[in-house]
Amino acid sequence: MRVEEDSTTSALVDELKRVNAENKKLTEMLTLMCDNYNVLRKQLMEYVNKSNITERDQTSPPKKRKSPARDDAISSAVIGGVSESSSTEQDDQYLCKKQREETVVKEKVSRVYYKTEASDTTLVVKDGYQWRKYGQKVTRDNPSPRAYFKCACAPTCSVKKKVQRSVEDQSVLVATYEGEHNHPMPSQIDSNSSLNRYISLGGSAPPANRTSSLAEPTPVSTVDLSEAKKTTSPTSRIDFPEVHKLLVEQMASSLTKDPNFTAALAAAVTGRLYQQNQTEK
DNA sequence: CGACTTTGACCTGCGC
DNA sequence: GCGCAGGTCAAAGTCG
Repeated sequence: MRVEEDSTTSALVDELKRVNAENKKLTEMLTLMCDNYNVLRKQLMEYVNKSNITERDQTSPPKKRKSPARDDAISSAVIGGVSESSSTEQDDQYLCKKQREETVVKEKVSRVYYKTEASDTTLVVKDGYQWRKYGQKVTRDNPSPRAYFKCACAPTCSVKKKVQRSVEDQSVLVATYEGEHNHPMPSQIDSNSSLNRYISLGGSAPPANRTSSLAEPTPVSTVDLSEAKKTTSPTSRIDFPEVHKLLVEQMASSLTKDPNFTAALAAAVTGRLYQQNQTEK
């Protein structure tokens, strides 16, 4: 009886060890997938930036910090359905010499367009993050007020957002993001659906003239590469291991939520177990 | 009562 | 140096 119990225990221990090894293997595979994913995103970001630089070269440089000519280029991007995202490499030409000398760390700037009801006067954009409004101004080039937001998700996060209605289409909200979030998106923790929804790349964007019947604003021609830069940078992976860990967890959760994946995994595990049992006998 | 929003004042950069 | 315009601050107001 005791011998039987001992053999069962040792078998269980062996099984546990094997499962641990399997788990380790799967984790490694997942890490590899993450790396491949990051490489692909980086390539995409480089491609988008390249196309934006060639686009910018055709426009005359503005004399002021913000010029209408620059906004026109953005507006045409909405109509054309082309995503707009710019790094400070382009923005540097708008900064003064003094600023350029001081600004060693380049800030990331991206623009996101949201389709809303024209009657909706609020400048609130539900993009998954929590924002604290700290100011509102009426600018010269646009009669509608511009709202200024700071990221309220984390006290250390210095990301800022400007939201203003488009001059051409009052139903389109233009959100300008400055900087990078040093924390995960709050809604991403619960579900990755918001990620798919707000970080949509180009073609899948809904038509610009669509009359939204939704309560929430609909993103139009959306690209937010702040996440991409965060995950692609090798230094950021060192600086923010928890972010990388979270990304892995998110991917793992999305995979486990996939019934096909879990079924395939279960089949593989049981297959391996069956194989091992057969070889042991 | 705390968190959030509003809004006038203030700061800063740029052009003239 | 001055004025303009964009951006930020912070006290007061509002809301749950």
